Amino acid sequence: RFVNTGKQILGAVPGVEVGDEFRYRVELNFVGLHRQVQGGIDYATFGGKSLATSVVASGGYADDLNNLNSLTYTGQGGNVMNPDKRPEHQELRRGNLALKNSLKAKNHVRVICGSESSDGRARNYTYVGLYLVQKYWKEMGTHGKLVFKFQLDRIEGQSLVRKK
Amino acid sequence: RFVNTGKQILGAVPGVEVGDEFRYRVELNFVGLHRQVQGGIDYATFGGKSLATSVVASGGYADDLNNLNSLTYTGQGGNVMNPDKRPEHQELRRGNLALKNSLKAKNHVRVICGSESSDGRARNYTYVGLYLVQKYWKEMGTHGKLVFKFQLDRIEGQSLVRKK
DNA sequence: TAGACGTAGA
DNA sequence: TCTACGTCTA
Repeated sequence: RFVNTGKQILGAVPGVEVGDEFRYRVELNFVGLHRQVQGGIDYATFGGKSLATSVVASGGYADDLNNLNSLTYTGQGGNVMNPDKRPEHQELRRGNLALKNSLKAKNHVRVICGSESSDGRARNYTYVGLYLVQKYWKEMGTHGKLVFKFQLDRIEGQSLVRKK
Repeated sequence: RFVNTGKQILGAVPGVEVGDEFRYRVELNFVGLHRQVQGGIDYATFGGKSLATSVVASGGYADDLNNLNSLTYTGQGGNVMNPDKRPEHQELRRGNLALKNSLKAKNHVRVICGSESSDGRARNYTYVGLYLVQKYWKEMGTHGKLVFKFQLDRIEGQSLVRKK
């Protein structure tokens, strides 16, 4: 199996097929699918521009996966998932900025979906294929702070065979 | 290789030899050496009594490894490693209580040493063998709060062959 | 040095 | 639900 060399890949990763499943976020890093171990948005600089390379939708956030063909992804920052800190407006930087840039650049973004077994144990991550950022907007979160939303649409023609 | 069944083992773990090295804390969990993914002290209840089964000395704390034959291990709790929270006195519960009980019970405690490469990347964990809790005491930490210390002495006759 | 959709067990 | 000697990249 291909092993991550530390360098970022834009688009499909050699040796990884749509439908491949993983147990740990670190494994996504190993194979080069998604290098951030906790961060939901991975990105890198290509030609001087920060572009999103992959996102992980694990569930925790609101309004994520409508159906496999269209994903509404919540931006990062603003302490959305950190109840110990005061909520703040999200800003257009880091992963959010990269996703915005990817909208214009029209580059392929890998999407990984996390899911939990019914008993809440045994999470796993499925690589569901390549997407394009279709649009983005800001909206008011339930906590009264601005949150970024990104709509990613799946590129057609990618067969997803769930592996057991 | 033996895989952790979820049940705790007291003493040597089948299939794991002194000198075996691991890359991630989760791997220690896999093989049943140390189930806590972050916690330094692993323990379980045996015959109604909480006993320590293993400790991981990764460095972060003060005064850990004098030499391979004797380890002074700092107790857990008191927010010692959490600068975001107020320091407090450590208490004789959880892992600290288990180590105290293991002093009286004289049970084998597995010891894993974490080390870092000189550049700070690539940490790894080495299983260095079985130890016995020799004594414990409380002392005042630099932050003015009580900290537990446990002296663990290595059981003789365990050859440690560093594997490359 | 800080931020991030982490993990397992008590 | 909370604690814990985590782990990676920017």
